[in-house]
Amino acid sequence: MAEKHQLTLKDIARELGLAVSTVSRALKSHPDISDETIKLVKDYAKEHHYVPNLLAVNFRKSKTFNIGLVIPELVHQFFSTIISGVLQEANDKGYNVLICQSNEKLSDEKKVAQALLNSRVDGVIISLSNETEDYSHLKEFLDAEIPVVQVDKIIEGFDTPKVVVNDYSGAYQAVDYLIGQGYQKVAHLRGRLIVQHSNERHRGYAEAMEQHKLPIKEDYIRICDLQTEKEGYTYAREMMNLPEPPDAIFCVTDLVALGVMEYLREKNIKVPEEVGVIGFSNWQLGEIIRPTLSTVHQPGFELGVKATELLLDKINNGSSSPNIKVVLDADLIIRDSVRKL
Amino acid sequence: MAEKHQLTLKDIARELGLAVSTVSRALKSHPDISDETIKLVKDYAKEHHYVPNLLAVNFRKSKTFNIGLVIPELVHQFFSTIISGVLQEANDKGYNVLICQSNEKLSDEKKVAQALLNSRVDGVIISLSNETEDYSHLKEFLDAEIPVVQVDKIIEGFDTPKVVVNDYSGAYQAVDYLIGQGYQKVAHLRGRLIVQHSNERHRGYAEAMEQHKLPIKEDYIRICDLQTEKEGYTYAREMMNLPEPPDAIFCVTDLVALGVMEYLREKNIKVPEEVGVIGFSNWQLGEIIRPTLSTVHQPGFELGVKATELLLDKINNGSSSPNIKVVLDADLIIRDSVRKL
DNA sequence: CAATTCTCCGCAACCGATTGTGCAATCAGT
DNA sequence: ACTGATTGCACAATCGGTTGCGGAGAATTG
Repeated sequence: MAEKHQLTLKDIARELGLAVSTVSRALKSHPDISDETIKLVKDYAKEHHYVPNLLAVNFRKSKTFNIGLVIPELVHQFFSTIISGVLQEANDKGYNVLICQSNEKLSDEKKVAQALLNSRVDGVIISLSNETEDYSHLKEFLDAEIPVVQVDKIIEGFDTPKVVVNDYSGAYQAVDYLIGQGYQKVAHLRGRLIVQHSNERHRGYAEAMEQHKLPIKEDYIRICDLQTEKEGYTYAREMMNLPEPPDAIFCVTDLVALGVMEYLREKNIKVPEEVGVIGFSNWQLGEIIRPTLSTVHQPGFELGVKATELLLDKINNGSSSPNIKVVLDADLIIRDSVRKL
Repeated sequence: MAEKHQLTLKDIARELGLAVSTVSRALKSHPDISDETIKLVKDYAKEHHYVPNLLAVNFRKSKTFNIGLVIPELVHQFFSTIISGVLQEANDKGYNVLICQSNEKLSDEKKVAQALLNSRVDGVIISLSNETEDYSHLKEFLDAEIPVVQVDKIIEGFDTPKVVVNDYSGAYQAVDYLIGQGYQKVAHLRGRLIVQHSNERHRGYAEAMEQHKLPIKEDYIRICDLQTEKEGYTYAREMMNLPEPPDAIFCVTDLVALGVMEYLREKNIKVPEEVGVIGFSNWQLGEIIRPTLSTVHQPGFELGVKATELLLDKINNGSSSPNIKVVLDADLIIRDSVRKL
């Protein structure tokens, strides 16, 4: 079984009494080669299971058919969903994916970027770490004419194609829905001020409130630095102890929402009757807890697919393809944590 | 910035008036080359940022420095943790990882296996799909002298290094602990009969019971085909309605345990006072639900690291390294779903 | 029948690094 | 000073495809 020596063009040429170049062209159905010869070669190749040596082909063409994917964390629902999308589209088009984690650290991001550069990937898809504020380490890719596509966590000023989720509209939908269900005093546990996602979600919240002519009270807004369950719990307590507590809480993240629900259950405050809760991200846990958690679904898979499409387009069509920004919509998922009229 | 033409050995040789071979050897500090020349070349290389063309090197050496990783699902806590371990160890040793999903389908597994073969990876780590019962499609790797390491979901008969978790001891510890805390009537919601994990966990359960001279009643054992929350819920109801209901339930999976807890809460049966519950896998959700879920932790990360170590050893030392089987211990994690004495 | 055009295929360079072999110059030994 | 060993480097083949160019022979044309 074990072929000592992988079959090469040379072998076929010798066996068939042809030149190596003829065999090469025949396998590609080159017009210069007669149909008979093409058939002869192809049949022989098939019969003897010829597979071109990818290393040689890649070397010659200066292509690896590998694309790099840099993400903050691998063990993470959202990101692994993105990866899944990238994988599908890339494999479908004959590309392999080299995955690297930045662990949300700039230093690691730089390190893997170098590694990818050395690996001579044909292109890179990157979701920036939280620490990343400039893109000097990524410019090297463009200098080396390796296309880059940014996904989800991006830097606007870095001129590459981008794929992001519409946080604003997701948040707007959520709050708009809450109000539509009769909630009036909607609070928002938001994320950090310097994170774009957080700001966009806050903007969605604010504009929905405004649209319905509801006041935005300072007391109803808290910043979750870490976006943990604990923060949700703590801020829920603070808010519910206000003279005029909110009757709905829109959270920047499902985990925060979980903390909120935790507190409410402890205090025997009924969800959704007394207080409505909506999270963001559509984590698995939302379907598992009781009451099930309403949330905003971010299309991670589609994000990955789209980013890959853009990248492959760049790779194959070069500078002729413009650096567009694709914004995918987030979907509101209604479950039991909000009243149904 | 953009170097039109990447610097090559030839360029350096021309510039320095040396032969290409001398430059090549100098960069590797070959003993045949004088220290002066070595310094000269290395300095020049450093100054002009010479990086060897990986494609050429790989082609020459017939190595890709890529390893393939085939797993059933990417969006999955346990598997993504394994990936994380593989990634860390591989990157650390200068290897890239090509990740492929089998989606738990044999057909997909065959497809990606072919793709990896064509990509000429240096080795493969695989966790088999649920549908995989023979390994004919994997033998091709060995025929092509590409080392394979099996991880977690394995076929014993397929002669490769293997890395698995000790399901038996994990289960034994769990049940032993339950009994130690005073539970006597321990039930087990197990997985399918043809799945090795399930059988091992069941064996751990059975032996722990036996060890403590407790009877194993048929009524206390149910098979969860899908290992869903719903099954947990259903079987918990069945069991709690027995004339003599169990006072503890050991579940094949956290998700099943969740369904059990769900039912118990509905019926107002106190956990852990009246019934103790332990799951398996240590999913995130276990820390999130109330009471928090005791479980058995499978060291996914270490699994990935170890598998990669074995693979790289195979790759670099060939057949001189034997096909050992590494069994990693699972740790019992005690949380609030069992009584604490 | 000679001139021209087509068909079909072989020759050889090439991509960039690696490596076996050979040769000139230096050095030690008697 | 002559032989033999050692040092330091260059030459050239090689890995397996790809591709520009050129040429022999058949077919077409005037």
